[in-house]
Amino acid sequence: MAIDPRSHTPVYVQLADLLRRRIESGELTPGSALPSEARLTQEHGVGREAVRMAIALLRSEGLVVTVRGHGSYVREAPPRRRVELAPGATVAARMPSGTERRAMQLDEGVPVLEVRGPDGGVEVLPGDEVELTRPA
Amino acid sequence: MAIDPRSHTPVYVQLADLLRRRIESGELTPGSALPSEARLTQEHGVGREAVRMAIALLRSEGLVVTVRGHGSYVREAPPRRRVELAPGATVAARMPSGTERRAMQLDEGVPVLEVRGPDGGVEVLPGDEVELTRPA
DNA sequence: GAAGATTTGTACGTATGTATA
DNA sequence: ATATACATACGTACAAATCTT
Repeated sequence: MAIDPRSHTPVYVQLADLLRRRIESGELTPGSALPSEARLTQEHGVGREAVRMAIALLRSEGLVVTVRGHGSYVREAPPRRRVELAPGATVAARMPSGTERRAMQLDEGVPVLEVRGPDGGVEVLPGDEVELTRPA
Repeated sequence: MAIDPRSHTPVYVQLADLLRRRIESGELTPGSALPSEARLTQEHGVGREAVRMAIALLRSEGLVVTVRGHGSYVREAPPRRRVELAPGATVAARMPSGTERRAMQLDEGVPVLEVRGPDGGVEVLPGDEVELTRPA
């Protein structure tokens, strides 16, 4: 399926859909490199901005990470460690601020879990490394 | 504080920092409009792309929503309803796919909570409307 | 270390499309 | 219909990071 510039769906969304399918089908496995911007530009006959917006879209979904000067890669999700939610605690999900993201070394498109303990203390956990549990 | 094009921090990050401060200081309250792209371009002496990247950054943090043809606004976070996490359940946070985002009418920069019940059933909840609790 | 090639990042300009008021 | 505002998409140029030679 080629990209149709006259479609009502934007070129960059079409390209992102193409790449997402290649990721989810397993053709592009976690850790493997996406084609460079130049290749995607040539092979699909679109401008660089469309290519970059497509990759940015996948990054914001947490599917891809990009390393400057190197390339974009299918994101390897770390294993999740189980964390028990204390009795009386509450948890909310939100996106980290830029400083939080850098401090916690979170990839783009990765939320945080904000846990409020019954004592009022707040703990911010990386959303891709943690799975909260309530024991049976 | 004006924007310095020769700084090592990108122009669009500087502009995003300026706007974020105006939001977090309360000068720009939830629901109020940000200046238009044209105004920000003129008033800060930067290109339109820098303005758009700054706003996109704030959107990805869930601080701002943009309505096409209308403008960008400080995001009004909905009140969170408390949802009890069932015994034996686990919960993870992640970003929604594009289709999920549209189906659940989530703003950009809003994650989802994926709850796995002890029976294996999976439930996906809007991350900005829900607060999971474990009763004391 | 130095040099060069590759790749992504930033930034600007321009043009056109589309949604809203 | 007009005006405003954001969205898409092309182009160009240079900066900065990474890797290889």
